[in-house]
Amino acid sequence: MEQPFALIGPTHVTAATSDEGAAVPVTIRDVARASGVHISTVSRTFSAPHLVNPETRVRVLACAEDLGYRPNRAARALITGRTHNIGLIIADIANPFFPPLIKAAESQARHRDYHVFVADTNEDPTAEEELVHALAKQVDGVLLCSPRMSNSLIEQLSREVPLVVVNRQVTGLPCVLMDVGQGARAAIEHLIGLGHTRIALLGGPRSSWTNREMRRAASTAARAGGAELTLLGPNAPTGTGGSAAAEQVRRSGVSAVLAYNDLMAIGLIEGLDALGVRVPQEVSVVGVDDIALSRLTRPKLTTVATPTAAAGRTAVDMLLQQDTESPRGARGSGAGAALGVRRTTAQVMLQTDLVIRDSTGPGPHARPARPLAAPRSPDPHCPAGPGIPTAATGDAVAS
Amino acid sequence: MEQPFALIGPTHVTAATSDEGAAVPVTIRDVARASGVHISTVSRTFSAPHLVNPETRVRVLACAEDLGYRPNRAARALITGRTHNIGLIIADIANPFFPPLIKAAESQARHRDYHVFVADTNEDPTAEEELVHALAKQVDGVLLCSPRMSNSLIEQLSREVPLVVVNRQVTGLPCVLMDVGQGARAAIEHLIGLGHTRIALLGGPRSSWTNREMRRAASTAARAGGAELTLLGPNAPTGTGGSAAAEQVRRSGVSAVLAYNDLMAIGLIEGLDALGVRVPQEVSVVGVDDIALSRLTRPKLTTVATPTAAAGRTAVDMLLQQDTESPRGARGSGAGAALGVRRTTAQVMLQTDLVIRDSTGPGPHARPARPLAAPRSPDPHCPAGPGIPTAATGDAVAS
DNA sequence: GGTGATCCTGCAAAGGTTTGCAGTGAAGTA
DNA sequence: TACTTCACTGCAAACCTTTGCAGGATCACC
Repeated sequence: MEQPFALIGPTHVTAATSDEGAAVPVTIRDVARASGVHISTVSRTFSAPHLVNPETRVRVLACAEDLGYRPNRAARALITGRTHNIGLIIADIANPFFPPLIKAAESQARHRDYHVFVADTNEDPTAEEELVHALAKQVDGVLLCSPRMSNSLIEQLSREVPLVVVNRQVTGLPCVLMDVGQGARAAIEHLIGLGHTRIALLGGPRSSWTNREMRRAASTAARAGGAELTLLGPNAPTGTGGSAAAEQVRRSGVSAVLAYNDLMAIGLIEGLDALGVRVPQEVSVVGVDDIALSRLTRPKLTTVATPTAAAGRTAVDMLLQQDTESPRGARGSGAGAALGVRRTTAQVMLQTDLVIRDSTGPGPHARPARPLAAPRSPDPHCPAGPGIPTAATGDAVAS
Repeated sequence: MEQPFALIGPTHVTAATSDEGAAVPVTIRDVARASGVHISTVSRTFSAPHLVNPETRVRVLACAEDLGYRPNRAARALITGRTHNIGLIIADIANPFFPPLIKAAESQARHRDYHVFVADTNEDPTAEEELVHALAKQVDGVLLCSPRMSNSLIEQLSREVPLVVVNRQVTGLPCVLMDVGQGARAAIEHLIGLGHTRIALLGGPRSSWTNREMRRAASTAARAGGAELTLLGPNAPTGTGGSAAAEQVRRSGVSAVLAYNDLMAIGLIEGLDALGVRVPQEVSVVGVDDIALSRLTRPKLTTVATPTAAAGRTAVDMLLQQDTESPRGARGSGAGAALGVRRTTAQVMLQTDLVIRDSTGPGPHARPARPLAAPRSPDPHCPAGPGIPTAATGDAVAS
């Protein structure tokens, strides 16, 4: 990767050397000495307070506080088998879809006293696998967010470390899904309602579960509404991917486009603009995700909002719940844990929500008076009013 | 935090229980048994290969590969004192300024075989402190990104765990700074060159180093160019913060605004638009950061590009270099390390770069013919042309 | 006073790895 | 042959915690 910025040699403003009081690692032993008890008592003060005399407890706690003692989680992990860490494997941190998810997951995890490793795979399935291996021993579980590797590999890896999968359905594993199928359907119906009869689906990465779901739902909805659906792609799920597809979209002769995600949608609008095609006057565009920027662009983007933060929270909850059920590799590692830990797996589908803004408008066959589908609902995310989200119907999908 | 999405009860599509081959933690001992050597030999095979007979080595490696052995980093950390983890403490992951930094830092760290904890503080200084403490024992060092806590507290914490600070200058500590002062100057000069004489600086968080630097540099540049600078703020560094300030900006009667960051700039443009004020025709707006979206909005944002990715990489490098110099808390923890580890600290200033796009235009006092300052340079980030960044001059600032 | 129960605390092993030290055998040197 | 050197390997302690077990003290009760 080349350096994108003029960087006239990092300027060393200062390069000093300084003494410093070297980190004094204070252990359970120091606390024990200070408070005149055995280390096991100190240990119990933290991990099983009810087993120690209240007086002793306060004394120990005081000493600990005093010395600034913090239990060494690595040492603890070594014996308990639980690290109190989780891993978050992300296809692309720079994709604005993920940060809210990461933020929510991290927050939820920390609430439960877990720390979070974050790793970026650059959309590379090989990196995903390698990362699961690398993290396995260091975490109690891993969140796989929009993985690009095969289902069978995921299943296999789940034998090494508990996994929760986001944005992908893997039978036998806990999954958090967003109902993009329903969202795509709502979007297509919205477009048909506006009078569009030739619609394109601007596809994303081939190995994406979301991509497949969208295609399926959009096809069905288009057929049901008597519209013609053109499939374009696969494309990179980025702004560049979207703008690169502009020419293709224009040539296809459609009057409306449902893009794989907001980034592509915004890029597409940009690209169309460069070609002199106006949105929404000549072409309507719908995105997916409702990233923060989609309400800052002009025109503001009509999009299928996905509950990213909720997904992050839910996934962490599922991971941690499953984690509390079956402690892994604990004391009697040789014997008891040998075979057949029974684990319950749930799959959760979260609702999506079509948010109608300014990037969609009447199509060439619009009937002047009453729009057919989804009445234009106010943007629920704008401070203007409380706003009632377009009620998403349909609550479950077939497995 | 309330649930922002209609979520008609997470639908459990599946809730099955399944047997599974419990994770079999394979240790150095298993490898030793399999390959008929002592565990210490296996250990050396991984941590000091040159000390073991090539034949033995291949045999051990084969067995390890076979059994799927991975060294347990926690156990290793316990004895070596190095975890091979680093911590990344971020003010707000959802702020699009940070993801590229995180991505770059993580990538750089992983290249060097380090894993990365990411934690979000929600712009809360207390959370920052608590996180440093919590992570201290689990990492070899921490990157503090745009910290909101006091310098003295940072210095104090740095005695607990090696710290590298991004976007803040702390004497005696390694820092990675972006020359926003220079950027602000360039922005102001650009605006003055366009004929603006009444300019506002839309400030960000009070405790932000960047904020102070910008104010200082902008003031100086405005004075030098004979323009009047109005200081507005502090504001939340978000889109909402920006749009909320629109009214204030209009009342202030300025014809140009330099915002604390792109998010605020975009929000401001949005807010001004709502008030019927057109950008750049009536008011010019400049942002800072050059987040990915600033070239997708309309008008495309003129902004001071900050080398976020480079900052992430550099910071990790500095942390890891310092880390290799002084192993902490190793074997003889009682004796040798007792006092006065000498550590060299460098502070690096990275260049920023004014990118002129469409949100700035001629001011009320524009001289028709030749613009005074910075000739309009093509956007270096658009695929259109190779583009030469506005050469940023000035290579160092006073400490 | 004896018995048992209850509460608290100490002992020591265990978890997976690294590493200083010592031991082995072979090769090199005198 | 005797001695040194060298390359390799094994032994065991150490890192910091947790936790089953057992011992000691206190108390209630018969």
